[in-house]
Amino acid sequence: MSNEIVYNRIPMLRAERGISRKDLAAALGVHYQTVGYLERGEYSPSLFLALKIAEYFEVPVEVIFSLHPFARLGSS
Amino acid sequence: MSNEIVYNRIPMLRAERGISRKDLAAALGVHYQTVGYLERGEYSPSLFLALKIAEYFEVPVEVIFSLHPFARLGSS
DNA sequence: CGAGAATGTAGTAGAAGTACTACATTCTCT
DNA sequence: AGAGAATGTAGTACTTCTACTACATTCTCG
Repeated sequence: MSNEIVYNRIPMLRAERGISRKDLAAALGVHYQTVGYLERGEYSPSLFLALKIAEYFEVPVEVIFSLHPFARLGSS
Repeated sequence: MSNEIVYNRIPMLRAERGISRKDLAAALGVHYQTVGYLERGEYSPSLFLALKIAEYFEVPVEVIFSLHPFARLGSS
């Protein structure tokens, strides 16, 4: 039962940094399609990868991943 | 490549609360042996389960899980 | 328009995580 | 000593995650 939904903010953080999936994937040491799968929510990362992502973006895991939907930032 | 080591403090937190693996497993909605595997480090949990564990213990994920070894609390 | 980069979709294959069962071992506690 | 709880070990089966390849689509910029 690890198939439950985990929401993530990877696209937002990546956009903030202005880096491509390919570059992020390279920095994380994973395949670039893996980042695509994560961003599209096709599955959630392993804990190992989640920790690496949080480490890369220099934020706590909870800032990127959550069991509950994130509040929208822009509501215009 | 999610086979890398993730250190965890589940045994310590569980001991602090004085609950058994069985009870923790029940609270998390997983098999009690799964908790055993995690505590023994046979594998690390999915992100989903890690978030549930952090939620259960009411601490950030980083308090329980880390890519790097935790400092020992008692060094006597 | 044309080229290259970024992203989306689809498929196979293998590694890792979880469930479950059964039994052994250790630990309390009376 | 004996009972019951907690924990460790072993094994099978299934799901999820990751790698990888290939190709389609969209975007950007000359």
